Amino acid sequence: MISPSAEPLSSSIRGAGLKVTEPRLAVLAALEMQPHADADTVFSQVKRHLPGTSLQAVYGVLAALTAAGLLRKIEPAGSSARYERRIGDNHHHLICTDCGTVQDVDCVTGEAPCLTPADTAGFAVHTAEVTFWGLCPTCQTSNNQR
Amino acid sequence: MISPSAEPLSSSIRGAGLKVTEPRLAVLAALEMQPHADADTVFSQVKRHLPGTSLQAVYGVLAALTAAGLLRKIEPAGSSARYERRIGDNHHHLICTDCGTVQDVDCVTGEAPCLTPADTAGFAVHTAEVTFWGLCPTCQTSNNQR
DNA sequence: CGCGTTGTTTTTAGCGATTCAAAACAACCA
DNA sequence: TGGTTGTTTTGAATCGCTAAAAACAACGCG
Repeated sequence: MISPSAEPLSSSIRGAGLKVTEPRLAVLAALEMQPHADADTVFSQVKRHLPGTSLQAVYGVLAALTAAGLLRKIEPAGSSARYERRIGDNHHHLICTDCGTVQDVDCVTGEAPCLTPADTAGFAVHTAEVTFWGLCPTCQTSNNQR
Repeated sequence: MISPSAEPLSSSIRGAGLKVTEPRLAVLAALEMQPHADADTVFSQVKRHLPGTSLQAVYGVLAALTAAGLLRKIEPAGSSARYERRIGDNHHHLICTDCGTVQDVDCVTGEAPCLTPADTAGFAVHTAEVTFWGLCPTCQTSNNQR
């Protein structure tokens, strides 16, 4: 057991038909603390509690949990893949062009207007992804200082 | 001179304050023929006319032209960066989850509704990017054959 | 409660896409 | 035409991630 909050984590893993292991619990716990973390960030977080864990294990866990639907993987242009536990709702992201920080955005103005392109060109569309790019509050002020 | 259509290409490069060179003309010409090509595809196209060109030169040209605003770079999750000459209008993309084919999509239903998130969380948003994921016509039929 | 099966993690390599740095080179202005 | 400055070549390195095989541990069954 890794912490008192590990119990609900265990059942979600088990519920997905996966074996419950320390690395998996630790990865979920890490993403609870730091949403939108990349593999390396998760890795350093996990290492604190499970020093023997390898980076490859983290990659494996992230892939397994993503395939199982427990995690959502986002791949912003220009940075490494990030993962989040918030799944199932279709929310979008606000990403800082300077520092890469990711913020969740509850769906856009006027409901889900972006879910259908004007002309699908014969594609069977199954997902619409919206990403807003801009400067986060922190980078706005540090840019002003220049 | 690389072809009769090289003239307008030259002036667009010059107009951006860049020196006009054969590799640059060839890259623009290649993207005229194959929109949404990646660096490697552009490279093999360019090599036909300019056999001495290096892949790194292509990367350099793509970066320079993108920085100059003559090219737009798109980085779909799971595939290498692609480039297109169509810039300035805000159009979006339809990408095949199977083969990675990219299609342009003129803005979504009801004008530009996606340009403003409900809550910007203090970000100074400057761009909204919409990507539709689905199966292209070709991949739909080949999937049915399985 | 322990054992075996099956799924996980470790270890060790490897690969593709892209970037970096220095030297050779060419476009363009005066 | 000559310099200056920006480009391309050449050669190598980096980053993020995937692959493969062997060691290992979770979980269901007896």
